[in-house]
Amino acid sequence: MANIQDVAKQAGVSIATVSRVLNNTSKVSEKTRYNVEKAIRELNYAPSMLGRNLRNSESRLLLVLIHTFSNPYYTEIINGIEDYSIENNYNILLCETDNNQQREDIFINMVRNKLADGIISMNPTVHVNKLKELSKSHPVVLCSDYYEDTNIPYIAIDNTTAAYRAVKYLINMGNTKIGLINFNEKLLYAKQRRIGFEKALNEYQLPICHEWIQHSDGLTFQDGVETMRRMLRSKDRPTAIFAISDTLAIGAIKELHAHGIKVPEEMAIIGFDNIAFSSMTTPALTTVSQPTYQMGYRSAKMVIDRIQGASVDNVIMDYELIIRESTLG
Amino acid sequence: MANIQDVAKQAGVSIATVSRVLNNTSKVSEKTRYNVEKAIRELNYAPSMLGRNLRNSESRLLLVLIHTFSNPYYTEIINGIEDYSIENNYNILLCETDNNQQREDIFINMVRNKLADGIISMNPTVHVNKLKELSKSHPVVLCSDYYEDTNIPYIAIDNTTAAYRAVKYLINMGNTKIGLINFNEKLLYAKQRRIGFEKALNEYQLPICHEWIQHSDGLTFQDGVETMRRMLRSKDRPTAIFAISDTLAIGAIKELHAHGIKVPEEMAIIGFDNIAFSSMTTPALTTVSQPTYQMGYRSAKMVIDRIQGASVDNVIMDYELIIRESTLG
DNA sequence: TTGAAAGCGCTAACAT
DNA sequence: ATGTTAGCGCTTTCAA
Repeated sequence: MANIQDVAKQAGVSIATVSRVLNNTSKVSEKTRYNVEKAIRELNYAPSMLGRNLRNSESRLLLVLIHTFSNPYYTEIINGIEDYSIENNYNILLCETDNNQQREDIFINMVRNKLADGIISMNPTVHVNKLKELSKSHPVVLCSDYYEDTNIPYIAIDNTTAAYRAVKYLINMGNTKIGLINFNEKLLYAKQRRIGFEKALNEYQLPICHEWIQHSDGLTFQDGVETMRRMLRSKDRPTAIFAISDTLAIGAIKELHAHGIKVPEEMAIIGFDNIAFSSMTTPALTTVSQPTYQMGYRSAKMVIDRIQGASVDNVIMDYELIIRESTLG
Repeated sequence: MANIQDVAKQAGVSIATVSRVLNNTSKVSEKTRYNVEKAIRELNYAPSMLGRNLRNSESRLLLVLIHTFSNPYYTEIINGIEDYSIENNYNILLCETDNNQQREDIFINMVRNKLADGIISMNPTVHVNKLKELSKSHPVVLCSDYYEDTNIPYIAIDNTTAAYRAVKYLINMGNTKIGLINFNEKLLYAKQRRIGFEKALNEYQLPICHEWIQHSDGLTFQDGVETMRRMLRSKDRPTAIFAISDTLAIGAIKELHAHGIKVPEEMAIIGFDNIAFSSMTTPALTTVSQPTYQMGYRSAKMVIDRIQGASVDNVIMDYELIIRESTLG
C-alpha cells in the first residue's frame, strides 16, 4: 500500500504538501493540488489513520459497553449513539462484556491505551471502581443505568416515578392484587422500580404480598417464562403484574398462555422498555417507553463534549406509558 | 498520561528495555524487570496501542458490516464473531450502514486506512463493486449473504434447499394452497428461497398463485403486518405461508390475529431464522434455524486466516427445521 | 543483558 | 506556495 512518501515522490512535491491537500489545511496552488490528487488516484492511496491518530493523539473511537446484544432494549440507544458519533466524525466500538470481568478490563484498558477516546457504559455490572477510577482521567458517561455516589455523569429516566405511575395505572384499572417481576436489585434501576411499585401500593393501602414479588435470574424471554412459573405456585394469584422489563413480561405472558390463563382478562401485565417486539405479542404489551434513541444520541454528545474538555451535567429524560391490550381487561 | 519514556526514566533503563518487559520478547534480568514493573505501577502507565500498531502496521480490529442492529437475526452471529475475535486478540467494530452508501464508504475506507485489518460483511446491500475491489488487496469475508461471480469468500447455508424442505414440509402437512412472503430479490438469499419454494410446489404439481406471492418492503415486524394485509386482499386465501424471515412471519401472524384468522387452524405459517422471539409468540413459530453462532465464529476465523496470509475456502453450513405450533394445524 | 538509534505514516511549526 | 524537519509512542535491529 502506498504511503504519503510515495505520493509525494510521484507528484514531485514534499510530503508536507501532500498532507496539505489531504487536510485542506492551507493554500495549495491549483496545479500542485491537481498533481497530488492525480498521484493519489494513480497509487490508489489512502492515508493511514494510525499515523494520523498517533500524531494527533486521538483515535476518534468511542467505546460502548453493553452487557449483551441480545437485549433488544439497547437497539435504539445504539442507533442514537451511532448517529451523533458519525455526525461528529467519531466511530463507535460496541463492546459486549457478557458480565465477564476480564473483558471489561480489556475494554477499559483500550481507553487508557489510547485506542479509544471515551466510554459510554450501559453495562450495569461493570466493575464500578475501575470505571470510577478511569473516569477521573478519561471521559466516561453512563447511559440508562447509573450508580449513586460516583461522579460519573449519566443520562437516565426517573425509574422510581415511572414505576410508580405504571402501578398506579394498574390500580386505577381496578386491580388490587398486584405482583412484581423484578431483577437483581444490585442494578439501581431494579431497586428504583421496586420502590416505585411499593410506593403506589402503599399510597392505596394495598397489601404487598411476598409471594407475588418474584426475582428473575436474567433478562431473557426464558427468564420471564421461569419467573412466572414460580409466581403461579402461590395459592392466591394476583390479577395484575408489573414486570421490570418487556422481555420478562413477554416470557411471562407465554407461560400464562401455557397454563390457559387469559391476558388481560384473568391477569393484566405491564412491561418496561417498549422494545420492538412488545407491540407484536398477542395481546400487545402495555409498557413504559423510554426515549431510547434520544438517550443514546445525547449520551454520545456528552462523552464527546467531555473529550473536548467541556464539563457536562447529568440528564433526566421523560418517559411515557404506552397502553396496549395486555392491561385492557 | 505517562509514556514509555517516562517509565524508562523512572526505572533508570532505556525504552528498549521497557518494551522488552512489556512484550516479554527477550531476556531481561530479574532485577531490571522488577524495577520496570514498579515504575509502570507508580506511573499508572498503559502502553499506547496507537504507537504499537503503527509500528507493527496492524490494528487488530475487525470491521463487521451490518445493515441494522434492529434485526435480531444478527445477534448470535455477532456473538460468534466476537468470541473468536477476542480469543485471537482482535476486537470488532460493529458498523451499521443503514443502507447508506456514504457510511459504507467510510467503513470500507477504514480498512484501506489501516484502521482495521479486515471486514466481515453481512450487509447484502453494500456496494458490491467497492467490496470486490477491496477484497483484492484486503481480507474480506461474507457471512450469511453473498454474491455470485465474485471471488470474495463466504459462509452461508444452502438457502434453496432449506426453503424447498420447509415448503415440502407444509405440503406434507396437507397444504395445497401455499403462499410466499418474500423480500427484495436483489438479495441473493431472497431469490434462492423463492426458487426453493417454487421447486417444492412444482414437484408436487401445485399451483403457484401470484396473488399469494407478496414482496415486503423491509424486514421489520411492521413490514410483515403490511405484507400480510396485502395478501389478505385476494379473494381466495392460501392455507399456509412460507415467510422468508421470522420478523415478517411474526408480523404476519399479528395481522392474521387482527382479522380473527386462527393460526395454524386456518392458516399455517413457517418462518426463517429462528430468532429468540420466535418461540415466544402465540402460537410459537415453526422456522428454519441457521447455525448463526457457528457462522459468526467461523467467518471470524476466515478473515483472521486471510489476514495472516492463508487462503480460505467457502463454507456451506447445515440448517434445521424447527417445528413449533404455527404449522401444527 | 542492555542501550542507541532507525523508522512506522503522519501533522505542524518554522523557514524560505 | 512550498519544503525541511521534529516528533507522536512504540518495536526491533545492531552493537556493545
